[in-house]
Amino acid sequence: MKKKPFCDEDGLNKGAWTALEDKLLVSYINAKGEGKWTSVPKKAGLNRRGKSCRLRWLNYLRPNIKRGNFSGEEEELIIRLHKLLGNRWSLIAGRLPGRTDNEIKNYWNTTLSKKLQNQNFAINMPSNKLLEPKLKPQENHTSSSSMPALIRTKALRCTKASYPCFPLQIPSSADGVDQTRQISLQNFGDESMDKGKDNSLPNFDLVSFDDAMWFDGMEFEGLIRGDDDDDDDDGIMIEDNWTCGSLETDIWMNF
DNA sequence: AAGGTGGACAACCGCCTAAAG
DNA sequence: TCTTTAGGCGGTTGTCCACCT
Repeated sequence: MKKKPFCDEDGLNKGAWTALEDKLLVSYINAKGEGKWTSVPKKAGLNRRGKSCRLRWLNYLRPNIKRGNFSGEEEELIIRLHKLLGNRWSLIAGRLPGRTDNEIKNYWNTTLSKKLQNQNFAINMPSNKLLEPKLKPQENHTSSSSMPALIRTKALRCTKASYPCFPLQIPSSADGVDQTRQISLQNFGDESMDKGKDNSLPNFDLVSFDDAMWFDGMEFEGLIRGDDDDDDDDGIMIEDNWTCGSLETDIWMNF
């Protein structure tokens, strides 16, 4: 499955890495640390390009890389994140500890995209029961004419969230009765928002509330407020480390 | 058993951006 | 302010392997 090693026109090694090359690179980085990739090959005694060293380290040699099959939860998370972020693999990988963008990209291109092409895939997802809303948000939108995607997250105990300029509606009752609460939007002027001033980023509206919240029977106390510090400009993002693993509450949101 | 085909994935390529000079 | 360089990212390619005919 590996490319055979060979040399390019500059006499540098290309293709599959050998065990010796791996050992040299790991030894060097363990001793000197990451960075300065262009000088790494020379200093580490490798006949490779710096970019190649960087890729090898990031994708395969660095510690805590998780190998092997993707779990059902990981698969579902990738699908959700891809729906939000598109092909922004590095962002997606940032939310799957131990997984690399390259690995996720490959998995998506070879497996998940095909699964999703199957129109019944969603029905057959292991967590399908969770995808079926207990409480559906209101159908009407007051925002853009293009119908935004309905996003569900089961992450709770989040303290920050960011989302595009769409009305955000969150169920306000604990028992799933058909109620939604329109959260007032407000603009924040923090420094991360300043990035939007160059017009290359979509205009973000941000939400905040600080009263105790009930989501689907689970009491939530805290603050949800806007933050776009990681360019997640396609939808709401709930950071992993803001979630409480024991909570399995669903939040439905209309974008 | 041999050849063909497609899946899986490691690695490379080219573009973009930010930092440095 | 302009140019160069390094690093990061997504897209694509090349190769191996398993399965099918």
